[in-house]
Amino acid sequence: MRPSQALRLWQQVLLSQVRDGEPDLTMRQTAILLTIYLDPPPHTVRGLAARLNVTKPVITRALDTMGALKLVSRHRDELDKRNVLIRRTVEGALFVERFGDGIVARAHELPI
Amino acid sequence: MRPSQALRLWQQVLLSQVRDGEPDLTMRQTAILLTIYLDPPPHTVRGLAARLNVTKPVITRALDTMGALKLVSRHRDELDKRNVLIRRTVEGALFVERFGDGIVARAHELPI
DNA sequence: GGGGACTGAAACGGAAGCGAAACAATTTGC
DNA sequence: GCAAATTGTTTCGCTTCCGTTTCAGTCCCC
Repeated sequence: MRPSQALRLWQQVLLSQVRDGEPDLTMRQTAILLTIYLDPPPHTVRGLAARLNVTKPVITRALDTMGALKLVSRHRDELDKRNVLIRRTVEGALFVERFGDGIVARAHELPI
Repeated sequence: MRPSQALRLWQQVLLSQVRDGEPDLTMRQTAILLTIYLDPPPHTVRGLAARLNVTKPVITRALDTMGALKLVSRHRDELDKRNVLIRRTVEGALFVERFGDGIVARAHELPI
């Protein structure tokens, strides 16, 4: 893949997301969402903050927003009640799946 | 490309952007930026709003933000003084170039 | 040359984000 | 048992964004 093709693909994917009125997540939020859905659980606030090199309130706020969108859910860890475990949701899985399919579709539409 | 690979690529690119402390643009802002740098000029507020299916103030505000970051610049159209022409900047071109190179690099790091 | 159309920006109230610091709740270690 | 450490959340003051509406400047055309 050449940089020009990569950029064009990125543009087309973003354009389709924006035009379809999908939630306007920030890069950080999208990075958190994909990490939750692609990396093996369990996921904690601390772990995500370390993985993204951001502060914990950034994660908390992103979870607030994405929780309201029902893209993720929070549950207190019963073994260590200080921890919060972040879990996937049906809606979030569908969103991520649609996103992945969208990338592949845009890739196929690209000029050679 | 399979959806799972596409998602993993997307995640890795976003993670590297976030970790490196690059500006945390929204999807909309990134879509606008890439459209300015990939689609042929001239670019106007109205044209971008139509291309992204958003309202004009959204474009105006995004240009405010990205102008402050020196990623784009605005110039009054001398032929039709109602128009504002959005132009690329050296800093913006470097940012987009770095972004494209980053995508390619992450793509090469992906497992098969 | 004057009324209507068009373009981009500004105003408004509300929502959400930021970093830094302070805060409960819980666990750990002595 | 109790101070210290750890986890996630909340608060603070500030900035940015949203959609809607309104506004100022410019062009067009009769």
